[in-house]
Amino acid sequence: MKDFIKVMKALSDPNRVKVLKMLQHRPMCVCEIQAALDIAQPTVSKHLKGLEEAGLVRCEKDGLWANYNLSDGASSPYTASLLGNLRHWLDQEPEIAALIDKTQKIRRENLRKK
Amino acid sequence: MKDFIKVMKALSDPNRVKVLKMLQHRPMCVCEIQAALDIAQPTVSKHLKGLEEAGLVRCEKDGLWANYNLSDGASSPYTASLLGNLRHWLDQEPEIAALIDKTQKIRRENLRKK
DNA sequence: TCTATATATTGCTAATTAGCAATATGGAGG
DNA sequence: CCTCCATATTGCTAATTAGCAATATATAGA
Repeated sequence: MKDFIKVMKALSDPNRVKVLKMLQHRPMCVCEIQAALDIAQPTVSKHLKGLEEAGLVRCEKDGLWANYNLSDGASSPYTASLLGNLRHWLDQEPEIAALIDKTQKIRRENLRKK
Repeated sequence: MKDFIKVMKALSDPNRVKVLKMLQHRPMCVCEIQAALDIAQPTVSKHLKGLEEAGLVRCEKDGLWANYNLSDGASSPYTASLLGNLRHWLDQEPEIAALIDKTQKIRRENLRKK
């Protein structure tokens, strides 16, 4: 039950859901996600930690970068189903469509400190 | 997106999830749910309101009683899928199994004020 | 009409949480 | 070693929320 609640709570925040929708298209590092969502970097890190603890994403460190990707969902029966459903859910939402579009234009090379 | 978040939030509380699991077996009125969960009546009403607003349950008034049942899930693409998945999710949890067992023994006739 | 009963609403408190700024950590390259 | 950079952690504040007691609403029956 606690695991189930943790997964549902992870899916109860718009920014965390947006992260998952973006990761459906490609792995992203923290700074790319930050640029896409336009929120502070520590906030992004905290959301990613929550998603990881829920078994929804996994992190692969590569030097300075932390590349996040969707999990395979094997951590619980819920994660697999939900990640599967999320693949088609919300695609029609203008908010999500615009975000995915924005994501395509973001490259970590262009994010050098402003 | 707001609808989706509302559904996920509704599923993010153990007591609300327990209500849904109980309603899989039979419709129940507020006082029966209260007896099963052992929480205050206004708290039950509030949870039910949240579930109803998320499109997960519906209410049928019958005199003094308010009989709650699972919704048909037609209110959104999410509710149908999630209600369907919930049918088998969590059944193995001892906490849920015990609750269902307890529910069988609860009859509204026996709940006259203590 | 008066009373009893089931449910809903209101007002409050404690706990949780999203957000940020500031700081810490740790790898890469000079 | 020293600096830069990406990320993580900490400490705080504002907003949300689960819970309860008290009260309001509404229906059934005398």
